[in-house]
Amino acid sequence: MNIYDISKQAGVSIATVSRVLNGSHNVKPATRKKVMDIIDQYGYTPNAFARGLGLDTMNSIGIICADSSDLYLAKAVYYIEGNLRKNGYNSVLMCSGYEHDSKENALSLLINQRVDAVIMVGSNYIEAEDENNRYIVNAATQTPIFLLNANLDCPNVFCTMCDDFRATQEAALLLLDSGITDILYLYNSRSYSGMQKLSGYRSAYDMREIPCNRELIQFFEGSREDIDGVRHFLCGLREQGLTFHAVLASEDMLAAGAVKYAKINNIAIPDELSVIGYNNSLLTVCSDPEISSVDNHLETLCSRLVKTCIGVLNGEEMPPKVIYSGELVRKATTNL
Amino acid sequence: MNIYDISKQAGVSIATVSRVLNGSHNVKPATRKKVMDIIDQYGYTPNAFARGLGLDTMNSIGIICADSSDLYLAKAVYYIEGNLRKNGYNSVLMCSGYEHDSKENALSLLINQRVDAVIMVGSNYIEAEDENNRYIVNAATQTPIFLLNANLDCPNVFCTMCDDFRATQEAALLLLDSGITDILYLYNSRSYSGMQKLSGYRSAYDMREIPCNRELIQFFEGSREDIDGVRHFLCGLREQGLTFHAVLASEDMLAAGAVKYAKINNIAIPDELSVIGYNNSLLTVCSDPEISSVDNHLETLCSRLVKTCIGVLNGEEMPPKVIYSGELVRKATTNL
DNA sequence: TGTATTCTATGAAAGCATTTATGGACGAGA
DNA sequence: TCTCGTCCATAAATGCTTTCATAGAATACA
Repeated sequence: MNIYDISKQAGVSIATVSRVLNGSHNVKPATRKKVMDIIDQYGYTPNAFARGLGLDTMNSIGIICADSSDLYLAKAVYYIEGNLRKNGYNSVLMCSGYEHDSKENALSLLINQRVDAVIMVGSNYIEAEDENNRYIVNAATQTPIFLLNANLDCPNVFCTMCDDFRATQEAALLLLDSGITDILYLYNSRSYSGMQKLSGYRSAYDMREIPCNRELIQFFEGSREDIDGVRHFLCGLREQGLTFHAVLASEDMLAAGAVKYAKINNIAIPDELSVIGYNNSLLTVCSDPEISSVDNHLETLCSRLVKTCIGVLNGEEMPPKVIYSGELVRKATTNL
Repeated sequence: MNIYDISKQAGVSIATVSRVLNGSHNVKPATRKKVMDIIDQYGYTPNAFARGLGLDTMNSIGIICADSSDLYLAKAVYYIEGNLRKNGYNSVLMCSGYEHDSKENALSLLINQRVDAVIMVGSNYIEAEDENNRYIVNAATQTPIFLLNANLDCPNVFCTMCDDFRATQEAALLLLDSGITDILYLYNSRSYSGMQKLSGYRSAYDMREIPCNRELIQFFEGSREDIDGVRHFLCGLREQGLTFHAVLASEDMLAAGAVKYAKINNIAIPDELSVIGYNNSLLTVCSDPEISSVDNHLETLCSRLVKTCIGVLNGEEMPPKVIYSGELVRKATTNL
């Protein structure tokens, strides 16, 4: 059953059927009804591929997510997909992993699929000049690209992010001002926002003119699910003689590890050790005590990102960067 | 740049270009090289929509996920997407919520998009006769449908699931045999697997010929992220005088709530209260003590589901039901 | 060696199901 | 009668796959 069959049944041309289908105004109500009746009767729906060919779009948008099983990124995908669908777009998801190669691969697959835009989530872009980001700069010449929590200065690339620098800085300042000067900074990603957070931490020390021990900045290599690994890691640091009275983590999962570390070593939280996580996820509530964590308003970020995306696709002028602020949600692992 | 341009440049017909592109054997090596060179030179890629129109497929598969921000379902989506992509298929994701209406809606959107198949995750189908499932039975006449952890007896619908009945039964038997006869069964979903788990719990009591107090079966209405809500809920039950020395939960998040409940009431785990969760997710490790939980091998389930899907699409005969078994992973909330 | 037969490589053309540009018919108002 | 606007049909364009037909090469056989 195609548009010809319908046109024949209705005694009109296929152009008229198309006009009815697409809500054109230049069609007499009586004709419209006649055609609609036939369409309903036969349960006809236009062929999406033919439509795509004619219009050069199938209203679908690619989402490249480094790891959609990650709590934070999964939520991002969830919000983005919902907003896109509300605007009539389909989401083609690819979970790429964190490596540049596989992202490049996913990107070219999506562009060959002729998606209208690509949204990237869980990125690690720092500068356009970075050779690693070349592929995205190139891709953007064909298809607009939207980054969540990343920053890339490049035409046709739009970034929506949280000011992780400031949020982390504020958290660190609160700790410093409460008298804790040995804050362990624990991170597990060298993504753009990862580096922003680290800078925020450092700048807090600078602002208060307190020297910051380099040993207090620690990168955790393990898996993003290995809470016990984090605990071991911290135990190791302690055995090496490193002392710290707070842990500021770039992710809740690291903070959860810190809480377990404290328990196993009988360190009182928050009196002997303060812990601050990031993302304010379910893990902060699951832990005991519940973890203070920076909330960066993911839902707002995603909804704004999609708004930008839709705007661009509609030919509107859109700001290349949108920055929101995050804030510390105080729970039981801090005395702030 | 289309196939005509390429054929002109290479001095062959478009049929030959198409044959080269699709790896047909009937083309002379020299011709193939000539064409490939031109293709490389101009960086030509075939138009996916036209290809879709010709082949009546764009190699994409719809995934309807009730809630991709749920820890378990997000992982399912992750595994499924990865396996699909390995087989050359794209994934079109829709997060539908748990209501039948919105699932029906998502399904019809995907079918209009002309996906080759639909995979549904986080379902709640019990019987084909159930009026609520009518839409899926109908949809299956057009497009094969694959369900994860659900059961629907219907042509063109294929189910891959864990034997949640047996896994829960075994967990309950272990508790009963260790002398705990007042096991609180806590669940938050009336999905197929939710009901299977409940039956498993009941059957364990039957097998040991121990009467099962109806009050011990409790449904938690709240959000899937509201661990504190679960804690309150359990506190309420306790205040009403209900006693129980174990909690068997249909999801880790409920078990995490149980752990928090025990702590706040100074109930020793596992000596005074055993807790068993389901899914063996990150939450079991984040909690303190770590929660014993049933692992239902999600990765295996997903990879098998995709294998079935690909088989069906290749016209192979595939079993309509595949059932795996789950098993209890013992951690610190049980003495088993 | 010549004829018949098969195989290989290729081109021409017919789909596939839409949208859209162009223009014609018709009626109304000036 | 001329002009304009409304409604609709015709035909072209979109870019690919695939079937069918065929020229020429290779093989078989007498």
